[in-house]
Amino acid sequence: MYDLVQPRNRIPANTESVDDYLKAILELGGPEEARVTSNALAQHLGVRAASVTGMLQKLALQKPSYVKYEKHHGVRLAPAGKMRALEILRHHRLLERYLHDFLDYSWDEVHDDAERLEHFISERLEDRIAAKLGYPETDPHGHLIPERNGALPPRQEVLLSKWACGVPAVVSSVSDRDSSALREMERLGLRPGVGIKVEAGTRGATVLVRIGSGVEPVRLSERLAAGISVLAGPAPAR
Amino acid sequence: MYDLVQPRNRIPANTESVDDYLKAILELGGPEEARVTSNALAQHLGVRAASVTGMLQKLALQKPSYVKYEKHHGVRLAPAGKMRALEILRHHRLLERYLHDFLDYSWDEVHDDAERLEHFISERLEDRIAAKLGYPETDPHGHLIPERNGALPPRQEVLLSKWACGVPAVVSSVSDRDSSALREMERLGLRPGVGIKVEAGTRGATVLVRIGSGVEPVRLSERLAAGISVLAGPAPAR
DNA sequence: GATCAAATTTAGCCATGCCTAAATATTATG
DNA sequence: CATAATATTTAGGCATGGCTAAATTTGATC
Ligand SMILES: [Mn+2]
Ligand SMILES: [Mn+2]
Ligand SMILES: [Mn+2]
Ligand SMILES: [Mn+2]
Repeated sequence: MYDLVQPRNRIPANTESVDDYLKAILELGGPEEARVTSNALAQHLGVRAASVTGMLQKLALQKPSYVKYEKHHGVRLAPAGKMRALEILRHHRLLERYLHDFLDYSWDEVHDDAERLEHFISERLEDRIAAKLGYPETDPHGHLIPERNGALPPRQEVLLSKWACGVPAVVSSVSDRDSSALREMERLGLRPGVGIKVEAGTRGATVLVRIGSGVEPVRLSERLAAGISVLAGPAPAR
Repeated sequence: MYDLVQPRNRIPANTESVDDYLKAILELGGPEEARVTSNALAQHLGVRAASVTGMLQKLALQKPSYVKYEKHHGVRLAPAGKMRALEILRHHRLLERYLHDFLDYSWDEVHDDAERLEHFISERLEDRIAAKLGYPETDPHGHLIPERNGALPPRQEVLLSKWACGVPAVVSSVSDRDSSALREMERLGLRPGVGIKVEAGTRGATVLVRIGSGVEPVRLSERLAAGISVLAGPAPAR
């Protein structure tokens, strides 16, 4: 009985679960790559904390370790894990842009399909998609697409809720996780690149903003505002 | 503790494995939907026969039974299983056509990527792809694409090795599983739609054929010939 | 119809990843 | 600093889908 080929276990490649954990650690750790707690991961992944612990222990073992894990103190990505997470993130954002630009998906439809397919596209498909798109820099929500080598230029984005009144800003990106929020933003003309100014008039966590060349300021619900990030920018055109 | 959402088990949908078994039964059963043996499945799927038995027993139980399974006598698809198998086959062939026509894949490159993605595309993506392609009838290898409702027109294809000498035929489809064979066929101008005539001169299982308007007959290896199916057709143009 | 080889199934394991319940560690508070 | 609340880990299971080795069944042959 010779060394049987096992098409299924063919390469000790990553499972969908492993990829999802790595990507979640990348996202939750933020640009500072802070430690991420088991609870945060559990919530983000829709899984119980006990399951997270189990997975983190496995990821920490691996031949080239994927994460640095200290019991009771959260995880960070190790270099190999960060590489892989960025690769998946690149898949996700390229797919979103492709579905949007070439297959008539609206920006609130792209996320779910990209979320699944990101785990299964080959290097070849990744490259062909990137080529067709002309090597784009951002996805339909304004998120930067990591380069093939994992490079991801940092950006000084700030949540809209943290932006000062009266200072002109430009929408840099919006969260892609809530499609009804995306449809609402679409309706309001709130998309990446649009100028925006926060007006005085905070009520709770809602924000009063003037969008683009809009005459009337609009009050954004907390949910909506929470999904918007901005950069310093010119005042809305008059 | 309320009814927790489990994003992973979200729908008791099919696993990749289940889909692969159903598709394999469809393919191995042929147009007559003959019973398929455990061994044949094991070989086709790259899995041990014991594993096949286990899976068949599970598929036979299922709420809407996927297969009719008689111990020691092979399986056939039950209606629900046939539906699902055709759905996956549709995905596969649409993907092959799309990768070929829109993403610059050569016909020997499409199979592997389609084989993986077929399990993960949404109804929405399936529809958008079909629309972009203009609702095509065949994939790049000449295989018919099942319709959305599972309809798959029968076709009187015959293996080239079974075709009579001298009777003009047209290549209807070629196997997509062996990419080096596909490159060879490409080189010879052997593609669906091309006229072909078998010449006298059988040697072993090789076949001597005149392709299209070719002057010199070509001898096809057994491996190559085994992947070609033909229909009755006009003589090659002179 | 007995016998034997090949095909198939059963039995018993293993790895993944998830879950609940029960420890245990950390952190915040008085 | 002791204690309580919170976070995290451990322990013990379950389902899926593989595998090997050991039955068992089938079907062909004499
Ligand atoms: Mn995912
Ligand atoms: Mn996005
Ligand atoms: Mn497959
Ligand atoms: Mn094909």
